[in-house]
Amino acid sequence: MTRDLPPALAENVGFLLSITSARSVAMANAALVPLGLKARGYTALSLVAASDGMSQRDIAEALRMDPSQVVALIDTLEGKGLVERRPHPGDRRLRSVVATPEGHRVRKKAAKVIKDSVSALLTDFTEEERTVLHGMLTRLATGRTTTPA
Amino acid sequence: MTRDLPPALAENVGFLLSITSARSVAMANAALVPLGLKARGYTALSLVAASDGMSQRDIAEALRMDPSQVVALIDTLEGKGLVERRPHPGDRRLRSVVATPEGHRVRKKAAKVIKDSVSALLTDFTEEERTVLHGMLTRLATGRTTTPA
DNA sequence: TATTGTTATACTCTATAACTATA
DNA sequence: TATAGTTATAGAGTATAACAATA
Repeated sequence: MTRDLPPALAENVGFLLSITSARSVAMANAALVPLGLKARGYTALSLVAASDGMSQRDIAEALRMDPSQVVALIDTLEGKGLVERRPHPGDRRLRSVVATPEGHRVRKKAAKVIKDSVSALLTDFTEEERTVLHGMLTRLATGRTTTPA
Repeated sequence: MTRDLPPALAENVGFLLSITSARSVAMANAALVPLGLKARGYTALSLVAASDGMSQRDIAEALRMDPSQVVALIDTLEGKGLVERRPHPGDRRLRSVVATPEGHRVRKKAAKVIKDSVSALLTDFTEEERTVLHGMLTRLATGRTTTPA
């Protein structure tokens, strides 16, 4: 998958970011097909699995999504038996979303699949280059000037 | 615009790419509002303006879009008087898309606006860091192992 | 036969407003 | 009155199939 860039686009950082992101999502989605997940679902699952219960509002903020989109996303994961909505003790407005045991198992398998997918995207990037890229993307994603200590 | 990343997402390169790209597009779109353009339209305009006429198929391939999407995109630019569809001499199946004088003027203004927008995205990246990032994104966007000489 | 441009269609993603139940 | 979840809806973006004109 190598394609030339027209000179008029080669300097366009925004365009490069867009198609790189699209490529990354497409590769991740393809890799996750056997597990019945897509990139967004994997991200949400890994987020929830690392917590001891998250409100959908917190999920929305972490994933940079509108709360209304989170409903369908969690519906899908819940339909696959990967997460559960539980009543929140103390505030009955909240739903505490937690990963099921099956959700933890699938997340672990998916993490390996995604690791390989990223490896394929970063083919022939050295370890140092990967670290540099990761640091830069972290700064860009958070809008933070410097990586916090 | 600084927001923390949950630890579960901080290592997710694909997620970082996605939200960085979304941020970049949002910033570019906002900056282009006064010119009546969006990021995609600017990219297409700059591509066409750098050529002496492109078929819509060539535009689709350069922009990584489906040819059917290019129709609406060029319709929009043509409606604003920024590009023209001309018959292609020699092959009557082709439409040669070229930038109008007004298209060239708008493209020039837009390029400045986009330059500032990218500058805002890359706030406090050094010149060297910008060069490194650009080189990495070029490799990732084209799927090419090394930057061609 | 194959290709360009085009239309139609559908599916995903995203964004907004409004409703309900709780607080 | 304010907030969490939800629903409905509409707008982008993307992908596929099919058709007319032309090669």
